[in-house]
Amino acid sequence: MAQHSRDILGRAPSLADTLALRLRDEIVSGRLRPGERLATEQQISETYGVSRPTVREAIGRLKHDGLVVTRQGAGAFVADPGAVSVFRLDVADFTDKEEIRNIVELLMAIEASATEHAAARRSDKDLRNIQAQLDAMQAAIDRGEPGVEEDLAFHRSIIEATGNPFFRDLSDFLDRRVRTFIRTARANTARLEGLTQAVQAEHQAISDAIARQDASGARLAAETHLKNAAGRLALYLKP
Amino acid sequence: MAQHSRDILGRAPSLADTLALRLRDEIVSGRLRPGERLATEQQISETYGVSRPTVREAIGRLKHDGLVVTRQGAGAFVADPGAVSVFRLDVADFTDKEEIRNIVELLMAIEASATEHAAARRSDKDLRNIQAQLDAMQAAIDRGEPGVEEDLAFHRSIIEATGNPFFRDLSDFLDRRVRTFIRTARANTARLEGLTQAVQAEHQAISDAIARQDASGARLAAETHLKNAAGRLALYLKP
DNA sequence: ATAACCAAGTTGCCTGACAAGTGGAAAATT
DNA sequence: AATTTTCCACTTGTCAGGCAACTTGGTTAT
Repeated sequence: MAQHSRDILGRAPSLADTLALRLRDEIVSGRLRPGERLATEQQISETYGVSRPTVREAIGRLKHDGLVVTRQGAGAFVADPGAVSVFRLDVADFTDKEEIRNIVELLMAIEASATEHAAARRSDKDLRNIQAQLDAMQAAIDRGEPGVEEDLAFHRSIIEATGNPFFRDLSDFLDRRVRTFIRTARANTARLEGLTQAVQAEHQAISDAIARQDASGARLAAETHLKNAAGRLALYLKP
Repeated sequence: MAQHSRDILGRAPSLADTLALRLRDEIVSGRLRPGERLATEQQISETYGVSRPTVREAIGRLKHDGLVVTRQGAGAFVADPGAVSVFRLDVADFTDKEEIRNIVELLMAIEASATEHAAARRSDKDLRNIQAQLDAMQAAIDRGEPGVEEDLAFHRSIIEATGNPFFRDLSDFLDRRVRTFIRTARANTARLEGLTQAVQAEHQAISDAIARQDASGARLAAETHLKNAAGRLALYLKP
C-alpha cells in the first residue's frame, strides 16, 4: 500500500495527506454514497489513531475539492456528484512520457478549437494584440533569441480573444506543463536550432486567418502548427 | 469586498476559506514571487487575527492546490508555477448562463477531438462497447424513456476509447455540469419531446464513422451532433 | 395534536504545548 | 585564520482539551 512512499521532493506525506487520500478513496470507490454521512471527526480520529485537528485538516481538503460538504452541528456528508463545482486535475509525474502525450493531445484539441473561435469573434483590439505579439516574436528572432516567452504570449493572445476563461486557464496550465517538460528533457539531448523562422511562418498563417475572420482556415493553420510542434516534441518522447 | 458573502447553500464561508482566498490572491497577483517565503504561521495568525490552526488549514489548501510547498522547520514557500502539478477549475454559479456557454464550448472541443481520436485508434473491444451503449440507448427509446443515462454512457464509451484519462475526467465533469444545469432549468420551461430518435440517428452516424475508422468523418459527425445539442440547449440560455 | 423547549451530539474555532526539522551563529578544532 | 562542529532559536507537524454555535430528535407544556 505504499506505506512509506515519499513525494517528489523526498518528503514523507503528512498524516493529513494520507488520511485525506484514504477518505477520498472511500468516496470515489463508492463505499460511501452521495448524501451519506461520514463518521464523526471523533470516530475517525479514533479509528485511524490520529488527533482531531489532523482529521479536520483531511476533511477540509475533501471539502475544498467539493467531495464533501459539512454542516455545523449535523456532520460531514458526501456531496452529490452533480453538484460538485470543482474540477481537479492531478498530474503525477514529471517524466512520464505517456502522460505528456495525453496532455499534448488535450492541449492540441483546446488550442485548435480556441483558434477557430478566436477567428470567428475577435475584436479589432484582440487582433491588434495578436499581431503585436507576433511582431514581438519576430523581434526576438531577429535578436537571435529562441523567443519562448514571446511564443507563449502569442498563443495566449489568441486564447484570450475567445473570451472563454476555461480555455485560457486550462491551456495555460497544460502549456506550462509541456514547456517545463521540454526544458528538463532538453538537458539530455541536442538543441534544436534554425526552426524558429519556420515556426514564425506558421504563426503568421494563423494570425492572417484570424485577421480575415476565417474560422475554418484558422483552425487548419493551428492544426498544422500544432502537429508540427508535436512532431518536434516527439523527439523527446521516443524511447 | 463581499465581506458577508455566502455560498450557494447560504452558509457563511469558514475563516480558513476566506484566509486561503486572501493568501491565494497574494500569490496569483504576484505580490509574492515564486520561491519567496510566506510569513510564518504565527505572524499570519497575528496579522489576520485568527488562531494558528486556522492559518494551518488555509495554508494546507494552498499546499493541496500546489501553490505553496512547506518544509518543516524552514517555512512555507511559493511554488514554482512550472512545477505546479495540480489544475483546479472552480465553477462558481449554477445559474450563470455565460458560464454554461463557456463550459459547453470547452466540452464540444474536447468531445469532437476525442471522437476523432477514438475513430483512429479504437480497438475491437472499444467498438463493441460503443455499439452496445448505442443499442442500450435504442432500447431505452423503444421503452419510451428519455434515456439520459444511456446517452451519457454512449458518449463516455467513445471517450474511453481514446485511452486518454484527461479527456475522460474533464468531459465527465463538464458533461455532468451541463446536464444538471439542464435539469434545473427544465423545471421552468416546457419539456422537449420527440427528439430522441433524431439524436439517436446522429449517434448512429458517429458510431458508424468510428466503426470504419474514419477519423475526420467521426469528427464531422460529432460536430454536427454537438452543434445540434448546443442548439437545443440554447433554448435555456436565451434571456 | 401542536408548539415550544431542551439536551445530546457535532462541527467551528481557540489556547497551549511538545516533537521534529532547519539554519545560522557561536564555539571548538585544526 | 580558516574550517569544522556544536548548539540554539525558530518554524512546521501533531497532539490534547475545551468552549461556542448549530442541528436534531425527543420531551414537555399548551
